[in-house]
Formats: sequence, structure tokens, C-alpha cells
Amino acid sequence: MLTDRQLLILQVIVDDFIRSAQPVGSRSLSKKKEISFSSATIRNEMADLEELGFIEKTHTSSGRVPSESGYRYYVDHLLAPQVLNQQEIAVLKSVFAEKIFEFEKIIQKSAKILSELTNYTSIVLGPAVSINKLKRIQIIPLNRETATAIFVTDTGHVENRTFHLPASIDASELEKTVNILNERLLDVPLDELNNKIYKEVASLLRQHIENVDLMMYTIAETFKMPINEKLFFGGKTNILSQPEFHDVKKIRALLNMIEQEERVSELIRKNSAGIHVKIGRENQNVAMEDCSLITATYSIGTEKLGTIAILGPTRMEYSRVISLLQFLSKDLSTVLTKLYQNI
Amino acid sequence: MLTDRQLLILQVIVDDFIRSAQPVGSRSLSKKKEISFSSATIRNEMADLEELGFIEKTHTSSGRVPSESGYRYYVDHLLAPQVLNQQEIAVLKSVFAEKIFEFEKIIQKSAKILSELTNYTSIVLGPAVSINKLKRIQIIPLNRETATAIFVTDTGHVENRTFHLPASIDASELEKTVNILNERLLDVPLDELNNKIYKEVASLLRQHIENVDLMMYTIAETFKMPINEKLFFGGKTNILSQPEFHDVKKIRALLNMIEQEERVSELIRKNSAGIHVKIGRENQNVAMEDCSLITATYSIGTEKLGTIAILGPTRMEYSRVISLLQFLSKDLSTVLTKLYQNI
DNA sequence: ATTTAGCACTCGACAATGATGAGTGCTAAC
DNA sequence: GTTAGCACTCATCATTGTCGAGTGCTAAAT
Repeated sequence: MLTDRQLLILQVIVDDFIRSAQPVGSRSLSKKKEISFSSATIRNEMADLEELGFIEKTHTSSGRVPSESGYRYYVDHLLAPQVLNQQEIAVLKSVFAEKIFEFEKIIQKSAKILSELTNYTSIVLGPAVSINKLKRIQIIPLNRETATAIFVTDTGHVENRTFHLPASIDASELEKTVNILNERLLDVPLDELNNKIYKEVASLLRQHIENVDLMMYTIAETFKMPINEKLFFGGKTNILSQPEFHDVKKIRALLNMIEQEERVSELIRKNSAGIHVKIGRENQNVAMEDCSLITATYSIGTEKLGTIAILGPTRMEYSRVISLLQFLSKDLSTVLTKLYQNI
Repeated sequence: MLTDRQLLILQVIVDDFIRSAQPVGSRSLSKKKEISFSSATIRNEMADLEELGFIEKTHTSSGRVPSESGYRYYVDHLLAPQVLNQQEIAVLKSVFAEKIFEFEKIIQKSAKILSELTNYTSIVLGPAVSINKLKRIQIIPLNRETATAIFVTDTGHVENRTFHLPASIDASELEKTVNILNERLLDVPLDELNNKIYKEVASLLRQHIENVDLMMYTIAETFKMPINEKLFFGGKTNILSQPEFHDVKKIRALLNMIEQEERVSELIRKNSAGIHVKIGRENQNVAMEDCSLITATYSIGTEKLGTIAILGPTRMEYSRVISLLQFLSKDLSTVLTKLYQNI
């Protein structure tokens, strides 16, 4: 439906605006080497593009600025995948430079590097601990009435809960219980622990333990695991240097939103595998009206594990960011798979 | 050296400026009910106060603004301790509303409440885990060559490290080692673990274990504990609504600084017990030129445990914030002492 | 010897004005 | 269909003048 020339003009407008953050006018466009027709022609085409909703004026006699649909179209149809240069690749690879055993460290470093490379804010949604499988439970009494329960997963992640352990529960009974739990709950995903306790462990406990009800109550309370995936940020303040955020109110709204981790997490989690681009109001969030969010997932084998994302202004270098995310998410998946696949 | 009248004027200037954020002039001062002399007199006194360095003009014919020394003098000599009202006390008490077993939760909640109550940014330096005493060590193999070491302290804090466990180390040997470690390292503060291993455990291991050197190396690497106290923030963006931070550059500098946790931690940690007020450049930090930092410590028994702090503009409600901090730090200390004193 | 009234002066804030220039839309010629 | 030309629009910026809050100084009042 759009003519080739309109496509070209739209592309050049978006590219130029991404670079300069200034509305682009017909005259300056006509000087570009890609463009071989006069400013008057461009004006006509621009009028059409505006009518179609792809570009906008900031005031009656201003140059044009891409609209949300404009960016959308650009991302969907006009994006020239950018090839990463050697240096960028080297920096990305450095995530894995040190021999690291813990997920979190790798993830954290990824966030940092991404933000430095892009000058936007990076957000990484850590591995979904709740689907990790239980490797070992340990209960360690601290004093007469408190104890700490420790859950170790197959990936080496450790969760712990301190809880009230009634003095009336006898040490040997506790030990028996822990043994039974370890035996029965091995390889059960953390978020199913509570479930399984009632289904599979309760009856068994009843055979061996005196005060089953109290014990069950104590355990069940502790085993409720509202484990939220951890969020890691990189360059939280990077976005402040973007010219669209000269307004303190906007800054405040955005930072405030970022501080509410549940909201960010929700925003990012729901994405399926692959790269996703949400532009401006597509994020369904007032504070992010002027932002775009690009997400990619990483996985172990075929199992989606977490998400890495870049938060920037709508005037974001889509092409470059997408390439970076693609590269890193693939790398992350490969390395993590190698590390943890056959645990 | 300052006359009573000068003191009065200084006090009213600071109070008024803290409230209004506007330079205060002689005429508006003369209308205050505390003040019974004319604006001309006030002008003369102001000129003296300015010469002494306690107040400044923003331009030749502007009203006066407190200088850093002005605030300093105000805090040191003029501060009227503010009595907290019932509502504030109730909110502060709500920190302990739920029965909570974990330090971190309490600390986190404190930070949140403080920031809400003050509308400034609160920073809480968590308990110094490194002086907690070891309660139990557990080593849990994950796969052929990795394992997780878990350290539980007497306060229920759990630290863990995933490390490379050479396949050549035999399972029973590992178990023996862990037993020895638990026996010998009970009640040793975490930051002395590594030390003690060489001093007290090595020789004992040598008697029971085959490949001592490898084992020692593996353990020692893992037991190096650079445990930094955790930092908790509340209301990171609160400070942005202060009129002195209308400038995006300042905001960026300050937020950037806050993001670097080591720097913040350093800024806060070095304070001895009691309330401390650092005003503007006293913080030795460009990004904090326009900020004041008020810190208070909390402790278990007589042992200093951590620090709570409020970061606000130099034009901060010193009196109120100090009262709040005093109250909360005392409460925190009491509750924590009760909870953990006799573990 | 203080205190105060009065006055000239300073300066930021604000509004009004006009020039500049980048941009547009439209029309008529190519 | 394309382009040159022209009238028109509007943000931006510098200029100017006014207003008012504030100061410092001096001389009179207490």
C-alpha cells in the first residue's frame, strides 16, 4: 500500500530522528544522498504519510517526527538488521570471561554490559527459581523456638526461610521428618513443594511422627514459596541523558515505575520466546509513554528461563539493540545450557 | 559571640527557608510573630550574619539563604528537638507489627517507612553479616564437579557459595571434613573463618584426610568471604520532588552516586554510634553538594550492628528527621536485642 | 547608642515585541 | 508526476520595559 518512495522517506525520517532527536524537515531530507527528488515532492509524500498516521508534526510549521505507528511500521518492515562490530562482540563475550558458577552473577554482568553498550537501561529477569528442582532440604535450629529451613536446587540456588519451630517438636522427630522430606521431594520443582507435601508426604509422616498436625502446619507454612524472579538492572540512570527526559516529572514517573519491581517484572515476564518490541503506549503504562521496551528470552535447552530487556526512549536505536539482544540471549542460552543441562 | 537577636534571626531564617525553599527577606521576617523589631534592624543584623558566613545572598538584592555553616550552626546550637506526634509514632511502630524472624525484612520495612514518613530517601545499612557467628556449614554436591557450600549464622542468615569440587575428592572424605569444620568453626565470626581454617583446622584435617592439600585449597577458596553489608533503600525518587533538584544534571549525578552501592555504603558505614549530621560538602562528594545525610546506628546489646540514614536536601527538616531516626534506631535496637541477644 | 523610617538602587521574573529561520501547503509551470 | 516559487506559520531568541521584593545607607527618632 505504501509506495517504495514513501517507504524510503519514512525510513530516512525515522533513521534521522533516531540519530538527531530533532524533527526532520523536507529540505534537510532532500539533501540526503539516498534521496534524489526535491523537497517539494517530499512535502507531498510527507503529507500522505502523515494522513496515514506514520508521522506527525510537533506544531503547524515544524518538521515531522515518527508517530508510534511510524515506529511500529519501521520495526516491522523497514529494519535493516545491524551487524555487530568486532568490539561489540568482544564486549558481549566478556560476560563469560570468568569461570562463574552462579546464575545470578552471569545475569548481573549481562545487565551491566548491555547497559554500557547501549546507553539505555537494561533489565534482566533472573531465572525462574520456582521451577528449579529441589536438591536438598536442611533444617537448622537456631535457638529454642526458631529454625532456618534451607532449600538447595539442582542449579545451586539456595532459598532459605526462618520460621517458628515450637519447642514441643522433638529434635529426633524433626530429623526424621527432614529425612522423609528429602527422600520424597527430591527433584520436585520448588513451586510444587507445598502441593506435594499434602499429597505425598503427609500420610507417610503420619506413620512415623507423633504430633503430625503441628509438624505439618509448621512445615507447610514455611514451604509456601512466593519466589519472585529476581530483577537485575543496569544503567538505571542512563535513560536520563536522553533529551526526551529533560522534564523532571517524566523522570520521576519513570524511575518510580522502575522502582516497583513487581510492575517491571510483570511487564517483562509475559513475553514468549524470541525478540519482542513494545513501543510507547503499547506498554500500557503512562510512565512509559515515551519509552520502548525490547525483550529477548534466554533458556536452558528448550526451556524458557528468563528475559533480558532494554528500556530506552521510543527514539531508540532499534536495529542495534535488537542485534545486541539477539546475540547475547543466544550466547547466554548456549552457555547456560552447557553448564546446567545435565545436572 | 552571636547575640541572642542574631541567633533568633538565624533560626527564623533557617526555619523559614526549610519550609518555603525561598530566600527570606528582611520585610517578610519582620512580620513573623517571633520578631518584634523592624526590617531595617533585621537588615543590619543580616549583614552581620552574612559577614560571619552563616547566610548568603543568591544575588545582590535577593533575600538570604542559609549557608552550609549556617545549617551547621543551626543543627549544633539552635535545633529544637521536635516531639513526634501520635500518628508518626504509630507508623514507626508498625515496623514491628508482624512477627518477623528475619533481619532483612525488618530492615527493609524500616527503610520503606522512613522514606514515606519523611519524603526523603532512606538508606539502611544492613547488619554486618561478617561478624555473625557460624552456626552450621553444609556442603551439598550438585553434580560431578560442582557443589554448594552453605553457611548459616546464629542470626539465621544464610550465605552460600557454589564452587568447583574436584571429582578426585571422595564423598566420605568430604563428609569427614565438613564434620570437622562444623566442630571447629562453631561460633567463629564469618570474617575469621578463613583465618581459623589455616590456624586450627588444617592440622586436624591432615590427620584424617588423604589429599589434604587439594581439600584445603578448595575449602579456603570458598571460605573467603567478602561479604558486604547489604544496603536497603526507600523512596529513591523522593528527593527528585525537592525544588533544588529541578536540574536534570544534578539528578543524574545524585542517582548515579546512589546506584554505586559501595560508595554509599562507605559514606554511611564509618559513622560511630549516635546521630550524625553531614551537611552539603561535608559529605566530601560532588554529587551530594546540595544534600545532607543524617545517620543513626542500631545495635544488639552494645554491639553496633548497622546504620539507618536519611538523605535529603541541605534544606532538610533536620529536627523532625533526627527525632524520627532517634526513635526508630532505639526501637530497632530494643527489638533486635530481645530477639537475638541470647541466641 | 540603638532603632527605625525613608530613599535610591539592584536584580530577577515576567510580559510584550519583533526579527530570524526552518518548515509547511498550495499553485502554477515544467 | 515533479518541481520551483511564494505566502504563511510558528518556535526560538534577543531586546526592552515594568514590577516588586529586596538591599544598603543615611539621617532622624528614641
